Amino acid sequence: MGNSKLYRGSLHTIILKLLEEHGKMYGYEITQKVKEITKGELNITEGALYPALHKLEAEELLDVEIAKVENRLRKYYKLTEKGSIETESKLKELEEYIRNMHTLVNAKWSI
Amino acid sequence: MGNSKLYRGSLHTIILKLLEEHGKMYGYEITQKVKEITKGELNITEGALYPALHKLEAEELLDVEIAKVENRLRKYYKLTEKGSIETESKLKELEEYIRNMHTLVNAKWSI
DNA sequence: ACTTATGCATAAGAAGATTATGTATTATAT
DNA sequence: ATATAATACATAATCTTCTTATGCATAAGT
Repeated sequence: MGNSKLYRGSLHTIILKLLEEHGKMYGYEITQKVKEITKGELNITEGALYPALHKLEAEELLDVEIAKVENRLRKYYKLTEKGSIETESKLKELEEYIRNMHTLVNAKWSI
Repeated sequence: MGNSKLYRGSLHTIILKLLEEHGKMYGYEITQKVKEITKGELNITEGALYPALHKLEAEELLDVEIAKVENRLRKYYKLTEKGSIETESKLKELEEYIRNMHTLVNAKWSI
């Protein structure tokens, strides 16, 4: 992923949340959406993304549906019910992480 | 470190910032301080901490000073000038990471 | 024609953690 | 008195997650 090591560990959270918001997405679309939202600051590499999607699918957090669009293969992913629950859990974890880090570094800024 | 995988990648930032604030600290003290600040939510393991301190020292971001207190060994670490600069850089990275994640997950909460 | 964009995938290696283990002294609880 | 917890360091084996490199294939732009 990105440049900063801080992103390590947050890819699953990002994927789950994007799928929660957009219903269904395919891998390449996720990379583009992330690039767009972060204005190019975070680029998810394929070597990180695809294994992550496969893992989430294996954990039954995602369902996959194959489609052929303009003679090109797409694998659309969407949250399972289990995946929706996990998403909420991951978001709470993220919030706690951010609050803790904010306190730890005694940050002056807020979001 | 802690329970959440999100902390992966943030240990160096935590160490550097704590040293910036407290002048000098020894390893065990860092683990206790982090536990205290996060009310037990983040526990830095020794297997993560000591290699991290050694690495930061090898990168000349930290200076070390050995002391014997009550017949027990302590290794006090403090920031070098290079370490102070790196600390500011790491804090900016953290801020950017948090802003990006906040946007990505379309979070309703703020800090 | 060549490069970029779209779209998937995997394998080798690095990095940063966990878990387990080791040493040693001091304080506390039973 | 004696076992356990706390203090204080360290490292080795293993795991996870990422980067980097590579591979295949089609479509679009230059």
